[in-house]
Amino acid sequence: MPEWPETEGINMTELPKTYDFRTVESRLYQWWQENGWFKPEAAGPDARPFVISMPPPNVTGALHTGHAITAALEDLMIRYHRMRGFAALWVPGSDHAGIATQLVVERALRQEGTSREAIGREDFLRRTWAWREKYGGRITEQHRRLGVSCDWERERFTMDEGLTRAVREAFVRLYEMGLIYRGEYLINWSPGLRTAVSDLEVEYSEEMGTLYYFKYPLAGRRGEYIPVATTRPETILGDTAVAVHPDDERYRHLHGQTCLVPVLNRPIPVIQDTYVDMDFGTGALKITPGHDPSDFDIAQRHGLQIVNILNADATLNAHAGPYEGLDRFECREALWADMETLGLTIRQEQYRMSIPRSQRGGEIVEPMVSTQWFVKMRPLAELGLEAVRSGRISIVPERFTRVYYNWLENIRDWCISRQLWWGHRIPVWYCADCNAMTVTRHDPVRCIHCNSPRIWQDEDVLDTWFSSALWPFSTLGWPDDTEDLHRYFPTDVMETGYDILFFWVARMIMTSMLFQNNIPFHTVYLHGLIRDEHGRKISKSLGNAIDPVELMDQYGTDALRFTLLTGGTPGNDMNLSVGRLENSRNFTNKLWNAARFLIGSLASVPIGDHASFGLPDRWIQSRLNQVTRTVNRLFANHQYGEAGRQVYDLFWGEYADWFIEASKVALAQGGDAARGAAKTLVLVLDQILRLLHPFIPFVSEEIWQNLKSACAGRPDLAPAGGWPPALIIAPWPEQPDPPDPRAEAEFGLVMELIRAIRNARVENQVEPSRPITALIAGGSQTDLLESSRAILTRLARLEPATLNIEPTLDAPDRAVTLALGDVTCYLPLTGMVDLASERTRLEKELSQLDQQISRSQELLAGPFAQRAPAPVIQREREKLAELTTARATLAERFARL
RNA sequence: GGGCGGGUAGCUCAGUUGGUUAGAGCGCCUCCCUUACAAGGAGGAGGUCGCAGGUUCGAGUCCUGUCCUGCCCA
Repeated sequence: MPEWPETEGINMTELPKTYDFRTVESRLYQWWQENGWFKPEAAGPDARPFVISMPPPNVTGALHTGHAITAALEDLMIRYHRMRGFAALWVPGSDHAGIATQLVVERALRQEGTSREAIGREDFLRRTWAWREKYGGRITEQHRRLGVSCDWERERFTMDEGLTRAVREAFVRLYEMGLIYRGEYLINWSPGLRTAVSDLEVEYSEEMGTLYYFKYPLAGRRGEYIPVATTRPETILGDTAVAVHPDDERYRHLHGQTCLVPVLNRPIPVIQDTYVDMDFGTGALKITPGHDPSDFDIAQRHGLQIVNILNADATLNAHAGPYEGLDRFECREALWADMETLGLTIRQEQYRMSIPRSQRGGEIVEPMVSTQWFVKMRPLAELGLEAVRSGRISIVPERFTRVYYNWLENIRDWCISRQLWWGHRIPVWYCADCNAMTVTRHDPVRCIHCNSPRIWQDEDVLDTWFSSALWPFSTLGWPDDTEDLHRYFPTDVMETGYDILFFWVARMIMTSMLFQNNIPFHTVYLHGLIRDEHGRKISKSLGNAIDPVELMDQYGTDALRFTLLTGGTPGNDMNLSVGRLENSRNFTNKLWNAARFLIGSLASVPIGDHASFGLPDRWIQSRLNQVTRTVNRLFANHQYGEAGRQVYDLFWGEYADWFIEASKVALAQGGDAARGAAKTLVLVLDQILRLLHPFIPFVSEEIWQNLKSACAGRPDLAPAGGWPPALIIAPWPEQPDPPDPRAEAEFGLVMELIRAIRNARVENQVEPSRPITALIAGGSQTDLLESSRAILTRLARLEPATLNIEPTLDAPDRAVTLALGDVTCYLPLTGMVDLASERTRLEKELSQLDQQISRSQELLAGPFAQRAPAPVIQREREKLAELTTARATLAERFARL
């Protein structure tokens, strides 16, 4: 049996007063891992698998709160299933992050005064791999601190040999199926990065711009022109037509005419197309197919020429004539100035428009015609839709299902080629002799069409998401037919942020349906974004970054996890507040101290075969059972936050506040009663720790191990089935006994009475340490209260000698009166009760009771009594009876004062 | 333009089959270093659950409309 690694120098019986996560976390993490508990094999060969593929973080990245919530949720699911006996497999890994990584290495090169172009592709790749070896592990190290119980021996990287083969296989198959094609289309071009990016990588922002009105001169008609408006005058240089609406009376006479591109004087036709909005601008539209998506479509319809006026860095190319070499924005000004001179300008107006900006860096992206590789998405989208529509995959929260459908139903082809060096190079070779393409799984030396050796490989690499789209099966060994693939695929849950539903989740589903003919996972669980305390999006420019590593340093991993896991609701953004972190830290400390109390108390309870259980024991056991049932129901519905809050309340509000305090009575009593209390203390804490382990793995394991050690050699205190080696693999509380309503009602009354007495003490300013006399007319509850005498005495600080509990008794003259149903408690606070203030208090109490009574009476007199379900009516009647009894008691009392 | 969230205590948030006096943490007030815990304990103040209708015996919860706010898609 693996021995739990206790910190040196700390004696178990003298646990420190506060929980110190610093001495615990890395020690336990290492211990768990060394024992192989992160591996699915720990569950044995017959165990049902439960599998999650971890969303691979970028190798260049640093841990942020998004990783933290992802890790916390997935680890929770994994630990929960592991405890339930599943072969829990969580596959970790990282993503090569094409652009991000390339930029990092390029920056380094720049600092050395060189560049990737200068050192060449091969050297550049060598450098990048070296960088990855050296720094790529940083994020996984940070990840470990979160307590992620993933199988590190199955860790993968998107550019591993195996995953690279997966990418190659996927590309070739798609190509062979006709789902990948190369062509010249309009794509989004990032001038800063000098590569194409996909539609998803462009964000549109509403900004103030200028709408420029100008004259499109008509060829051969001096002075005649068509007024046109544009937001990007420089694109005039790439115009290949002017379009008007066929129904537009203003321009009907111009059909078939020719215009001249300003400055360039290139002739272009006037065409008609119903796409033109007659009410926008001047009603005439300049057509720039090389740099506008809808113009590109129009050009296709009309067979127009397509001109690209930009270089890769967004300077103007030779098509721009005199403007060649200028930057796009310089050109805009220069051209406009020249047009002004030529008398071609009309006016400018401020205009609110949508600017396409790069998701990375925010530079303005240029729509540009370019030869790229694309994936034909329609057939894949059908597969993706079917997987969810059929119910084989469900998305949690459910509302994201519609978002998913909507995207797939309107999908456009995916531009997958990137003009980068770092990534999976496109497996296509071109032949210098026959011009044909060779697309193969293995690098060819000759053209497969003409056998020519004069071939060269496509320069571009694939979009990083192309490889992550294969993640759930490529990490398990595909395209090889591996044992892991058989045993662990399909996986179970894909847990990630809703912001990458399209980028990643949808694409994984499509590729899996295509290549595996199977779903990649049956459940998609989407979490929200973490924001700062006041709901602002976390951004570098705002300076409100939250570093999870810092938070873990300060409050401990468990505190961070508990806060993230219980601080919000599924699918909704969460504002992370320091107050909650502190509270979570305090919670771990509270657990720690409860354990300290237990461990300290057990020693004085002699070992024995017999134990007797009192009302508090039955009560807390019932509460535990009740909460366990609720937690299981909530887990089944992915309501993890609410589940955590329930256990928090059970532990703090019931176990610590009431049960521990009540158990002190039984412990002091000794004998069977003490043994019963000790047993309940241990068993309930054991169960609570099990329920909490997926949320706060470190502190729960540490406490549990301490508890276990304290119970060593005490079979009388062991849980059913004995103590497992570790909490991480301890059985989950699946089937709790039914709750005990009677115990809950009875102890409920005791608690209510104690609260009332405490309240009266404070109101009458009794010193906290001073015991007082109480006279209790217990009515039907007399036996119950009599048997709880010691607890009442202790928790309400009553004087044991003078505590009198009788079915009925005469009210003393000067005393505070408390009425709870047919239980009346008198507190003759000698010399302390001010009659006048007691009258006032009773008056207030009576009027409140009157209000409640009349409301209840009205309710029961009305249609409620006919229509409401019987148990609800019954409850209302009982309540009214209690209120009435209490009122009578207090009224009588008031009359006699 | 279409769609989806959120609007509950001063602040951050819970409240999932509608059940009748709406909860927590932080903050605030009073008291307490009582032998697990001051990162704690006891007690308290504080909310017409955005607004207006409707359904219902009963609405924070369901329906309709509306305002504010955030996000996604086009």
